[in-house]
Amino acid sequence: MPANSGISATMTPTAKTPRTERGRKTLRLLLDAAAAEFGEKGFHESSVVSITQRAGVALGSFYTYFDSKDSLFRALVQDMSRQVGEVGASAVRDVDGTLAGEHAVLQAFITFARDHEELYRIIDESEFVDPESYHAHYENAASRIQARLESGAANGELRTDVGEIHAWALMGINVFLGLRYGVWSKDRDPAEIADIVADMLTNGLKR
Amino acid sequence: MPANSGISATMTPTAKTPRTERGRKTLRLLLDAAAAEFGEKGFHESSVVSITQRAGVALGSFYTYFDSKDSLFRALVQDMSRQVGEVGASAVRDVDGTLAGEHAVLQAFITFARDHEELYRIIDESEFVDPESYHAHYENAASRIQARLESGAANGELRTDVGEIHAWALMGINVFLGLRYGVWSKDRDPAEIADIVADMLTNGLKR
Amino acid sequence: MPANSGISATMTPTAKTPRTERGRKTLRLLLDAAAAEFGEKGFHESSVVSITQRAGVALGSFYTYFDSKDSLFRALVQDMSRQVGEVGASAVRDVDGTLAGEHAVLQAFITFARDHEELYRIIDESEFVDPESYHAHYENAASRIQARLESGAANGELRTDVGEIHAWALMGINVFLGLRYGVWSKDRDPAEIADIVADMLTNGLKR
Amino acid sequence: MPANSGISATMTPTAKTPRTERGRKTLRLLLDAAAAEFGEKGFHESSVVSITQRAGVALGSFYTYFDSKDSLFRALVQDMSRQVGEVGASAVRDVDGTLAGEHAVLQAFITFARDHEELYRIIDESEFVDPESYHAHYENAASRIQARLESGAANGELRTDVGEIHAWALMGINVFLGLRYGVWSKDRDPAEIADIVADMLTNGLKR
DNA sequence: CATGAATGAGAGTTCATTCAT
DNA sequence: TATGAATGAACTCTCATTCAT
Repeated sequence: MPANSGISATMTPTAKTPRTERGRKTLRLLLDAAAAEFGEKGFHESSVVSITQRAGVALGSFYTYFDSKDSLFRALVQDMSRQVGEVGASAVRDVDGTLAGEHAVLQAFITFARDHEELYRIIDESEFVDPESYHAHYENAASRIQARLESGAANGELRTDVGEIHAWALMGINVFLGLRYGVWSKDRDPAEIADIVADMLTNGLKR
Repeated sequence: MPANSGISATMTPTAKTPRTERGRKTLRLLLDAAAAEFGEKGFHESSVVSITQRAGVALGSFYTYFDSKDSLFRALVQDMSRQVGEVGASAVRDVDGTLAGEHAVLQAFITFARDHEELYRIIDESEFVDPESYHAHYENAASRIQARLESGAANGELRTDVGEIHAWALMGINVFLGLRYGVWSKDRDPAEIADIVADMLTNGLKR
Repeated sequence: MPANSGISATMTPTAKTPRTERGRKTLRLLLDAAAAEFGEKGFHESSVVSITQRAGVALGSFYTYFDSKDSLFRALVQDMSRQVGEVGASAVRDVDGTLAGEHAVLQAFITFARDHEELYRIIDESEFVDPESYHAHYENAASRIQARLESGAANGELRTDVGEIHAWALMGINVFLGLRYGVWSKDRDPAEIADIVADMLTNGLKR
Repeated sequence: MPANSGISATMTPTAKTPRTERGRKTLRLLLDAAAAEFGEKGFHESSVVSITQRAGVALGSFYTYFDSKDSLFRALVQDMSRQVGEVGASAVRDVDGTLAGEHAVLQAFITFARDHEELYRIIDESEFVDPESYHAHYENAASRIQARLESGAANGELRTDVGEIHAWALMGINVFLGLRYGVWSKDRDPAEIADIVADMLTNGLKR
């Protein structure tokens, strides 16, 4: 686990912003430890003590930086959600509104899942810890996909009837292939997977 | 919540099989209450007390029929998983190995999700309560889909290169569309959704 | 474990005396099962269910014959206590008030412990379950020993200053040798043990 | 009950060693309360709540220092057992291997029982809570006595045939006289009791 | 800012006892 | 008499959170 394991630097889930260098370091240790614990064991199996122990700081320090265990989790979910959006956005920078764009997104998504398994799982668990974030995350993701598809329709690349259902279908594909080939086992090349899916979305499944 | 809310009659998650009519009734009340609670609030927010209160029986009665809160949850997951498999199997009875078959499955799946929201959510939560069941469920589901696709390839209906990746992609579509249009909101007709997806899988997304 | 494992036939610890043959059999099964369970696992680890299961009768039948788990235990302790008294009394029938009498008692006691380990342990546990029985048991036993010693003094066999302290000392010897060579391991012959102790009480330990 | 009621200072039954003065105080309060409760009411009648209430600390504090109710009890048994051994060892320092030594041990033992009734009872209860400790305690005690007797035989003071049986007999005497005259009632002087027993072991019981 | 002892509400589970059948 | 389902008080243990040092 690298020092900064995917928790973005701009995140501000803290109750208190550190004013000293030592404080910044403690906060960083806690964030990384929390993401790792939540990702490995889930929210309810991760205790505040276990997080502080993994971080190597005292129990009390947790509450110097966070209001509660819940609020930290919520912040992590939101940060993760934002990052996923950015992954998609940057992947399509040059090929937005095309199937090549979706190909790039899927590939980037699987790669991201590989590198941030623990964050990936955190989203999943948020359904029961923080249902609002959970809802919002998927609604936003679907909206972004739908927007891309519609811009593709507008620019003549894609069919004109693409809509919400197509977006959710693509999201389902991304999420499950990310889970299966990014988290559970990494036995296939992300590019190859994206090729196959893109081909399916181009030529269909019929002989 | 109907008296029999989707927990199959053949389920045997019990530590003890009731021998009297009253016992059978109590067990039924507990199973329904548990499924409802777990589905609404998740495993960790559902206490055994809350389940027995919802069921209208005494706390101790829970342990007359179940070994533990965990074991009941696991049994519910397995039962749910089995039912989902059966939903798919019966949906393709006459059109196995074809895109029409997958069309039927998706439609059946969304309908099932509509009728059993709480069970639907239970699977999701199992990732952190019972990771093995979670894994097994999705691996099995993907295997079943892949088998259908391969039989479609064998009978000349589908392309010959269908495989695991296509199966997981279809599963992702099913699961997310079931979630979005079966659980979160029911604003679209399952048949219409299945039409659109089948069309996407037939003609692709390109103009 | 024989059908009648040491619980005396005249015992009347029951809340209800059986009126039918079937009732007598059920009571017998429960008494034997209870003595065995208490002796093996102790009072607190022996549940009423486990006793009825070992007895092969329904849970509810327990309360047909006993007022409570406690009252049964107390009755067993008293019965055991009485039996121990009888063992001593019958052992000295022909040699009361002599060292040969105490020799016979020790031998009989070790033999009794061998045959009724479970009852032996029940007395021990009674200290915290039923302190009164515990007290009474040892006070009575000491009194009986003291009476024997005093009759020995009266008939010229034993020294004239024997008293309570000697009685308790002899009881300690009996109990611990019963425990060590009757219950924990049976690697020495009761007669041989009694010989050695009698010799010690006759000639002392000095060279 | 004095502040330090016999729980030795070197005891380390704790899951966590306190690092502050307040912590040491809390631990001390808990140890004393636990020994008192266990001694008075026995293991099963002593709840963790009752122990913390007697100690005047919050329930949760118990688990700051102990892993479980069981582990504390086991630690108390071991500590008590060790102390009893030390009592005997220091009593014979100058008269080892003689009857005068055994006289000193018995006297010390009764005195110890007077001062630590509650610890005395704890050993007894350990038979059903922690049978291994129970066994080990008495086996060790007997071994120590036997070793003393054999050294007495070696130095010409005692008869040459002393062995295990004599050791267990002496242990029985010590334990029962400690119970009767140290715990149940204190109506006799320990020195006087030891005199009478030593006389019995010297001159026997015959006239 | 860091520390770790203290707190107590709340959870899962057991089991003696009751009672309708 | 026998049965076994139902009951709920009581128990051990966890852990998020507070706060004095």
